[in-house]
Amino acid sequence: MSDSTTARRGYHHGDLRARLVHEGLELLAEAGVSGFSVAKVAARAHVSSAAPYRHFPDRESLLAACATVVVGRLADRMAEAADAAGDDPVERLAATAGAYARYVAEGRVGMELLFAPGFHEPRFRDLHEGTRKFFDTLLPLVVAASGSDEFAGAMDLLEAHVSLAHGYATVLIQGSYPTAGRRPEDLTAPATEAARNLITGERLRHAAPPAAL
Amino acid sequence: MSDSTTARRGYHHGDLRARLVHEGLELLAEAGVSGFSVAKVAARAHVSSAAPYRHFPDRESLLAACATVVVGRLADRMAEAADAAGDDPVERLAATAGAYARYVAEGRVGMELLFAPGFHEPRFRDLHEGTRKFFDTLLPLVVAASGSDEFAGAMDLLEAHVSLAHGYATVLIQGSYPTAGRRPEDLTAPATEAARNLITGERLRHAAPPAAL
DNA sequence: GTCTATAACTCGATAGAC
DNA sequence: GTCTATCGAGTTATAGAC
Repeated sequence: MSDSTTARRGYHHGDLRARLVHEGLELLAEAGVSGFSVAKVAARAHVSSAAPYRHFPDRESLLAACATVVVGRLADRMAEAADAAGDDPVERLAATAGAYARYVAEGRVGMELLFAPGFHEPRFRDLHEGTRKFFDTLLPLVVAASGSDEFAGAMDLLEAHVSLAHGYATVLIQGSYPTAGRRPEDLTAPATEAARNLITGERLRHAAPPAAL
Repeated sequence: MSDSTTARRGYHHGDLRARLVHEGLELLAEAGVSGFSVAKVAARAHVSSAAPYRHFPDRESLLAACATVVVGRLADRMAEAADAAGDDPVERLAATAGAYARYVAEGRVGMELLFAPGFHEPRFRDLHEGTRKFFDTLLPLVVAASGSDEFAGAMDLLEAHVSLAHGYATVLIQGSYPTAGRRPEDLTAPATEAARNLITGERLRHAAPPAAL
């Protein structure tokens, strides 16, 4: 209920739940999913290791709450990037790949968290709705950019597009040889260009044979 | 030294080291890197949890030995796929994406293991050589398929190509919504086609302006 | 609603018997 | 070269005081 930015009561927070999600996101950005633990999040928030269990029944619920924030921001970033890219459907979709790669490289979490096994349970309804929003943002852009009239063709492009964007992010994250040390923002342009090439190639293949060249 | 298939001495193996690597690969295929542990590998091989430490100084060394096998097979599979694809440089490179995606989807390990932090140490020289073989296989195919005359252009295509292939595999592995339940071999064709589209788009962009259309 | 304390477990790694 | 036994650390999660 306290909407003031500064908590009123010393070290205890007015909204520990939100604080835990915030710290959880930062921990994920530093250590990834495998380095995530309830105890570490609690320590970051300067509370005991038992405190989180008053707000989340188990580890998975805290992780799902973090994932819900991630997927929402991801959808927002992609929508913003598409809008900033102008009117060309190819450019609009390509820009989402750049935004996705950058965000995932920054936060170290992407789809592997959104679709982790066990996250489809009904108790994670917020996450489910966030995932839906994610695809609702992406699907119209894919359909507009696809060179195929058939829905299946658009789905193939969606899959390829997401795979490419996620691949760019994970290759960077995992500290591989060639890309080691690159900053997340330096991933935007290459991922966008690769997506542009992918979309262009797909359109070319599905283009009507007598299309103007 | 015993080259007979059936071990001579009851439950104890003639070559526990090889057995541990074998079981390690199977564990990785089932549980991924995060589910990998020395204790589990030992249990799978029906030896005590201390036994592996007679053959590997630590967990990372066992993991690196598994990674070495993975990267070698990966290079072989990609080379085979390229050869089976014929003479067209685009088709040859595209085929490697299909082979990569399928193999990683089957074994649940790819570059995230090959380039994991700490694996560049001199003690993992076998792995380092395997990684080199991996890129030695891929690089000529990329150069041949690239539409760019400059080396930097080929490197960009290499990065995009690997990202796409790895993305396809990881999206499947992580049990995401749309692709859940698909079999690894059903990943070959879509990944190959996506790579073909990516390469085609890249060539189109780098094609000399007065190129014949 | 947060604390201390702890149970029950898995992990990596080592010591010493055989 | 494999065993049993164990240490110390880290984890999820719960019980009960305040």
